[in-house]
Amino acid sequence: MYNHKEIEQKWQKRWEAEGLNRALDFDSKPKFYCLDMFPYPSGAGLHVGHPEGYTATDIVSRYKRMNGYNVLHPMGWDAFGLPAENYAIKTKVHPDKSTHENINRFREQIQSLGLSYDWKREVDTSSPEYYKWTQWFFLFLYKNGWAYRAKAPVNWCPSCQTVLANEQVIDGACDRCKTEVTQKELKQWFFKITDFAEELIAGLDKIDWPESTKIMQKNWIGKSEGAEIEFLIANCELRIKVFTTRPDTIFGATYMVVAPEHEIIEKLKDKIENYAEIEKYALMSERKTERERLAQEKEKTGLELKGVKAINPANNKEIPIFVADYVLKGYGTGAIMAVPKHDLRDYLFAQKYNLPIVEVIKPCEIRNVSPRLIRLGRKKLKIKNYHKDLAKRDNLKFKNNKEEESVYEDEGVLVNSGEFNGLESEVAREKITEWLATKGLAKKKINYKLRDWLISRQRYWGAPIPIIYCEKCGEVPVPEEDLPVLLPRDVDFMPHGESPLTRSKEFHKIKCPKCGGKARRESDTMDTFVCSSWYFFRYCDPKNAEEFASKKLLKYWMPVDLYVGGAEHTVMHLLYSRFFTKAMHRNGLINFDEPFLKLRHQGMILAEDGRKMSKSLGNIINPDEVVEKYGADTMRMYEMFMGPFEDSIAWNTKGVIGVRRFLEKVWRLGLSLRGATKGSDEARPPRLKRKRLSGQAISSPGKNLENLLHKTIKKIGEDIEHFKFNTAVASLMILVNHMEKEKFAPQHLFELFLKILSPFAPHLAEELWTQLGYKVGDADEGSKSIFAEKWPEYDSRLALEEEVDLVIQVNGKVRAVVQAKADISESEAQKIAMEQEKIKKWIGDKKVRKFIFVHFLRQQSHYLRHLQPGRLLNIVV
RNA sequence: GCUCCCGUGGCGGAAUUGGUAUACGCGUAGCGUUUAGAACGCUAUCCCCAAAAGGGUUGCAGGUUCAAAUCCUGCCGGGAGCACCA
Repeated sequence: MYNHKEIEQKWQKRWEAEGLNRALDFDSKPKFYCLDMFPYPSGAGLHVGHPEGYTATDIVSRYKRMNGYNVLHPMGWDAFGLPAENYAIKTKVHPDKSTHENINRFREQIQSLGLSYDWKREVDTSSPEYYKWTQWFFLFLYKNGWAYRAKAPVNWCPSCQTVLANEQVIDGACDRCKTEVTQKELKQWFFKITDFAEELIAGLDKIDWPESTKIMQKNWIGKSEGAEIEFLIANCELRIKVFTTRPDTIFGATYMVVAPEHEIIEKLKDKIENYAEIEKYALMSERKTERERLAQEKEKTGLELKGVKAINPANNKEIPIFVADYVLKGYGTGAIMAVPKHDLRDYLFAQKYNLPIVEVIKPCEIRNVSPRLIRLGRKKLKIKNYHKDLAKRDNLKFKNNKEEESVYEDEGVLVNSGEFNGLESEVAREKITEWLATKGLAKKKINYKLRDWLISRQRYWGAPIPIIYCEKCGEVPVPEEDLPVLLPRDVDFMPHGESPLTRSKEFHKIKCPKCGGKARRESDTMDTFVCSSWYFFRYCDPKNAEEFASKKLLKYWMPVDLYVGGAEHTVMHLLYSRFFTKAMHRNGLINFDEPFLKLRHQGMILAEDGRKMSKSLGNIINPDEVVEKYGADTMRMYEMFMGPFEDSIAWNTKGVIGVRRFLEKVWRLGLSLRGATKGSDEARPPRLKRKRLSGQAISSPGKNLENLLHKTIKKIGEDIEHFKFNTAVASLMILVNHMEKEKFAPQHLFELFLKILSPFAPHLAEELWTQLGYKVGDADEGSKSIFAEKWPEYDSRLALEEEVDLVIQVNGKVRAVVQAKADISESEAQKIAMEQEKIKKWIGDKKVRKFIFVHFLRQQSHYLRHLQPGRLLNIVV
């Protein structure tokens, strides 16, 4: 038994005292910036999920240091946020106090895991030294026209009493408290992220991120290409603009729909005969919550604007105009042309209100071609099987089975479209847009779903927005030299629909910095995501009082080489951080435009019952208890061993014990070596038994171990680079099992083993390293840590086996496995194969048609082959 | 509805540039060690058919190939994100 508590605490203190983990500014070694998503220091303390990502980056950091990199590996606190404030409302403890208590607890817990952070670079977003620069970033965006105040319908959480960003509304409810979100018209601050939509899409191509994350960001930005087309209103000067991705269907537009909030309604007030009714409808839909709207998705409601007609610019026919809440104010122009034959929603609406349905697209007919070509064609032209599609839809949604009355949403060939008949959709889109453009009624247009980022929050525990409203000058930015705008301490932070800051007189009532006149401060604070959109810059130069970070240090350290964190931040934090970086780059502040070159997500760790850990279920695993009972090295290694890094996996205490057993084994082996390094030849180990084969004896055990060690060195390096920590741990276990079986390991081999173990179980590796006397120099002048050692290089010749399994198949079925020299040639292999009794039996008197010979050695990365390289010969008869 | 991901022993998983399916760990059983237990060590362990030789097996059904967990098509099941986006 090894005393993990004693060993781990000893080394944690030593490493910190010796400054082993410091990142050195401007060091000549190549830099490596290895970053974790910094945690929100919640009152619940560290979750077992946190150390998974932290251990992974720690392994990479230690590995990179041993490979000669100058590593920046920092940690800090995303300290502003609602929970601290809500806690304060309940208990009257000031958020500043509770937050700092939480930070201290988090720091202690994180340090108990032996993670190699450079604690001299710690940041805390709630400290004035930090949020001074958050405010500076606000002013930076403001001065470039990328921060503006506007009245807009916004998401309002009645429970948190604050507005929310689009990204913080999940299923129509508040991301934090799950209360149903309502819509409110308010004047709020926005960041102009939409200005960067195109760059935010394009940049994804050049970064090493999980494909699914990239796709999600792309979907969120939601680019669609189409045209903006103007519809004239009959007997009137006014026009209605619509956005469509399908200008090719315009001849089938038999009516129009505008959103209930559309300004045209107000403008046409005098002409609309049923205005009162329309107004009532608009009011009703405004009151609906998101959820009510969603519930009614299938049931379309609407009203005709009586007394006015629009003119379809393609065929000059008069068509009715409706108001309906299935058209959204916020997307496109807030108005659509409805083509019921080729859009399901329009179709459902048209059926309900008996509107004409005109077919203008016919599916392409494909005859006399193989099914495979149709498949290919479908992919290319997006043509689905028309009839099958109809059958499906009809069964599900329509009573009416008549084909010509259902919907066809795909592309095809134009009909009923005047001079454009016969053209394919793709071509017709261009031609029709051009044609309408010559009449001044259309232009090409790209639309995005992405909205500008609403950052105002009517809450206390955040960075104040540095703006002053003067009675004379209006909106005045706080001069940079007056930053930070300090968060006043003595306020009542109970929410009341306005920021608690309005209750602080000294904060609120001030003089205008421009004219000295009467003025008041903006009383809202910023969304905490603003604070976390730039923290990775601060780590480069965390103490700088003149700048958020010096240009030189940014140039040295940025961009982040590896970023690890949960997948829940896919849209919000990662998109916002990219936006900040792109804004700074466009302004010339920095020389790169993507902040995170490589990104990996950790999976969720579930409770032992397979459910999410939660207080109410009482199934939470406390990391402190695991560290106390089994040790930090066990905890670290277990979390790496659980399964693939990005997968969600249930905790299993038995599995933890398994890892602990492994470390005990290493400890015993290490100690047994301490006194037994001399004359180890006498302790001749028993021969290794081949598990699966009865093949001949393999070369001497010592040699065998050396082979395996070099293969393992190679594999550990590759696995760390590829984030395959679970198989890395497995191969360490295999190696140790072999060492134990042979009952000895030459000291020089054990030394190499300790080095490749050290990133995973740093305390144990360091302790054995010193105990076995590898340390250089006096204890007084500081022992030489294993982490100052160079990562071992593997000998590629030793990593190869001399003898391998030759697998012999007959017609693809394994019939024999024999030992053979690794460099066996095809003809030799054939000869050996044909001599095998088993093979002879299987071939019988059938004629051999051909041999297929496969060299596994060409494909070394394959795990199984890596440990048991071989050859395969397939005999086809 | 749209977009994407995933289905391998009793369990977590390994193997996915097509080439010995089930590495490693857990669990289980037997044996050894021990006063006892714990711990440790050894052996066995995918399932089914078969006396054996063999045959079968990676959600299901097909296809391509000398060879498929891996590639293709369809279906079934599970998960994630977006969601009336024109």
